[in-house]
Amino acid sequence: MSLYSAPPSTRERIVVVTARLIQRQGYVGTSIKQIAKEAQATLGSVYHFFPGGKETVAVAAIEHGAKEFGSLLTDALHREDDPAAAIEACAADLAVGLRESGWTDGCPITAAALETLGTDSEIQRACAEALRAWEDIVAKKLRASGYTAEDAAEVATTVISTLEGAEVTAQVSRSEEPLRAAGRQLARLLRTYRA
Amino acid sequence: MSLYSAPPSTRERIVVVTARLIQRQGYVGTSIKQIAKEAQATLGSVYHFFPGGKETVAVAAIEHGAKEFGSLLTDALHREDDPAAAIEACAADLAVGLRESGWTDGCPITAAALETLGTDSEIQRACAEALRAWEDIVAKKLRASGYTAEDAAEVATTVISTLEGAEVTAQVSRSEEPLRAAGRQLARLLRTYRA
DNA sequence: ACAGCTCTAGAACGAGCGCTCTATTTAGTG
DNA sequence: CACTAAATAGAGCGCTCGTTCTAGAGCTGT
Repeated sequence: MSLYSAPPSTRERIVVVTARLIQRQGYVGTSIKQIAKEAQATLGSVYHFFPGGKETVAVAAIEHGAKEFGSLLTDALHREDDPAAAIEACAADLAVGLRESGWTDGCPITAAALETLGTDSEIQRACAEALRAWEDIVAKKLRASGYTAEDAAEVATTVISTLEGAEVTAQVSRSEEPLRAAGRQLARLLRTYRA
Repeated sequence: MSLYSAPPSTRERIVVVTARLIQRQGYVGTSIKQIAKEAQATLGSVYHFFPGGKETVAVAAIEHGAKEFGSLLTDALHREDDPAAAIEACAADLAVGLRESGWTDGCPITAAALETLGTDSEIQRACAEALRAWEDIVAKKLRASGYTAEDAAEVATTVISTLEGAEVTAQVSRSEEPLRAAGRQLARLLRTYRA
């Protein structure tokens, strides 16, 4: 990776812009034309890189968003040794990011996941995989801190669910408090597992 | 309330059907024409009862869904004396309901809330109010069990957030486990508040 | 020079959107 | 019975949707 990274390619711009739009307005609420416009591309370019149409673009965008959030999670977890403190710090990070974005940039996949629930779309698959990957990141941290595999898995699922839900609550109530509270309570929960 | 309730009025049918459709496909993904069709009404009737158009129908539907879920919550909490057991039972109820609906009937407001985040729509207001009302129900139960007002408020927020998030996770992964795990962990958390 | 790619450009299509509008039927009141 | 208001009915408006299609621009290898 060079210090001065190359300007993003058209394809990259499309994926990044789509990820942001889906995060903010959902899958149904985001149109191909808006994607093209905001990515400074044309309809032709979008369909050139994604012959599968809107759904294909969305899948790529969700995978991008999943990876991005995974990095955020990994970083936050590695800044603290104690998993309880780490999770609480992670919730705080999310709270700050949320406020700074005007409460719009929440979880990059929830909206799309909910909108495509009935269908057997590839979007569903991508969202399920993202959640699983995030849980794995948390579970790994817990196991490294001495949790049994079973405890780690169950607690990790709950941590991701809680962060997910607290983020939505924070967005809707336009307040950091739900995320801060969730962070504190998760820390409290994690500390009950100390040997 | 009579044993044999009157057949639902056109207006009621519209609200109930809209609530279900928004729960399943979100606000943007639900069209007025589909609402009319499934409610066995016509476009004219919909606009007769809701001159404010789609947004007005949605607000009524969300308020309906909020009340319905509030009742479910209240009932589940009153079946058990111990709040920890009550919350765990509540999560189990949600898990069963979710599976029986084919994983489609989750939280009645999350999708609509996320889709309208940027806007200053009345839908936002209705969703925020719903979340607050649900938190109040849980907080009341906790206070009745001896929690201080501060503890009750913070824990109640977290309980709602966690149930919210676990429901989404359960829907996406098509499994009861995330909700079951969340229920167990919430019970564990609540028990740490025992004097 | 020129052929053969990839990529850009945007007009055009049918379908469906939210909503308005005019009729018509139904229900309630004197 | 007549009169009025409530409710039903759906055609049609302007618009945007996702997608397709043809045409041209930019680059590389020979």
